Amino acid sequence: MKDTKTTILDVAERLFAQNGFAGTSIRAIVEEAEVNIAAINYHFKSKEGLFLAIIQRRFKQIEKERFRKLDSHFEKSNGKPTVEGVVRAFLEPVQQTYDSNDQVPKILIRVFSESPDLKEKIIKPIFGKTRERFLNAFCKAMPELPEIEVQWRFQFLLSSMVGLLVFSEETKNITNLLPGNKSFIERVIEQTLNGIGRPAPK
Amino acid sequence: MKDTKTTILDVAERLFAQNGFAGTSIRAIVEEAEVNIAAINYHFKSKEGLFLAIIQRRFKQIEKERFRKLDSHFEKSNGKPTVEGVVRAFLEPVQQTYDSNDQVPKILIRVFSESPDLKEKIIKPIFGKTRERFLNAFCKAMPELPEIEVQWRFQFLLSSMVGLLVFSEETKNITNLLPGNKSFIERVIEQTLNGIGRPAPK
DNA sequence: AGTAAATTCAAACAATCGTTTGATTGAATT
DNA sequence: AATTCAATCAAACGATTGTTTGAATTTACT
Repeated sequence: MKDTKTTILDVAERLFAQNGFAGTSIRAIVEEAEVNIAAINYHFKSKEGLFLAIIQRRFKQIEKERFRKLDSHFEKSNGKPTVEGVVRAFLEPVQQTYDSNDQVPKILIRVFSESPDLKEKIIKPIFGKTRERFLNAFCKAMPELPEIEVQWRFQFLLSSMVGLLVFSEETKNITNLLPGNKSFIERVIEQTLNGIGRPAPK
Repeated sequence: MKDTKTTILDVAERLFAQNGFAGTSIRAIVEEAEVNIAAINYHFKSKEGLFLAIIQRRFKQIEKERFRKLDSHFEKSNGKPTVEGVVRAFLEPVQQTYDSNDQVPKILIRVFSESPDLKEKIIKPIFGKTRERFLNAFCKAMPELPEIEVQWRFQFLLSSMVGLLVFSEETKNITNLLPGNKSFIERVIEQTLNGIGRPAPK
């Protein structure tokens, strides 16, 4: 039997993912989680505290896996990372979350598309380190490009990923119809590499 | 002097774009628009009616421009459209909205990321025709690809665009630092073409 | 077994939500 | 000038919002 705190986190993550922060009432959460309404404020101080706890749990998990894959790739390549290796380290951990639950990865969208206040509070402390390490890795993988160009391409990769999660249902359906039985993320990597790894523009 | 109805549409579009549907109260709208609170229900029946009216106004505007550019490209190319021509017809009209007001294009995100109910109500009737016509154009531009492959690439284009709008501030800042003084959309087109127009995967 | 801390509970809090009412105003038409 | 209709207004509607309270209960430790 899951404890109250975990139950709330799981249920709220799904509801926030589906209907957003403002669109989800704590009463809707406690009803589905079958816990008392005061439990949320007791365990997480406030609705916003709950949202932050959800984001942190999920991001830490993805971050950990991303760093593991990135480190592993650095080792294998003797400090000379490839574009594909870095892209894979960035995207594949999302795939794992994606496979576990259709709705859950949409919580990633909410982090970026909710109100500006929430966005500010969340992104820097949680995503900052990831951004820094991957930007650095991409620079090493494309040493002939100026850093600002690498920044732009990394931003494009991040944007595509978020955009694809917005349309996860549609994308999933199309992917299943494609020949070759490639997974969703495998296709994204393919598509991304044809853009991000191209020569420098003159 | 703008009339009440237009003032509400303008103010609400910005607020909905910033804070989402559930995150924006009609009291916040009428306060900033300096109109009476009953005006919204009088002119738009309900909060949802207002949201729909905003989306329709903006989408009709973009759709009209997209179709104009698409038709124009079909004429110029004698019915043999190029990938770049179709991509430009799809993206450039967004750029125009984008230039007019930083916040406004974010309303596009809300259409796709708000609650499933709203999404269902909006996308098909408003975006359906656009999707159909552009998918058809892309198929004509890449006749060697199976339709499902074209569908996937079109979906990727759409996703990238939405993702980039989510990060419009960040993307804009980076774009301004890039050499060559290319516009934001010009860079997106460049990045997209290196992916969408590539040969068929085996 | 007895004590103390952690957790759960029903109930209520003030505040805000979207919407409606009915009177009042303004402009257009007869 | 009288009438009509659309628009605006202050006020209030019931419902729902996030949060807090204090007592009841369970759990953990001596």
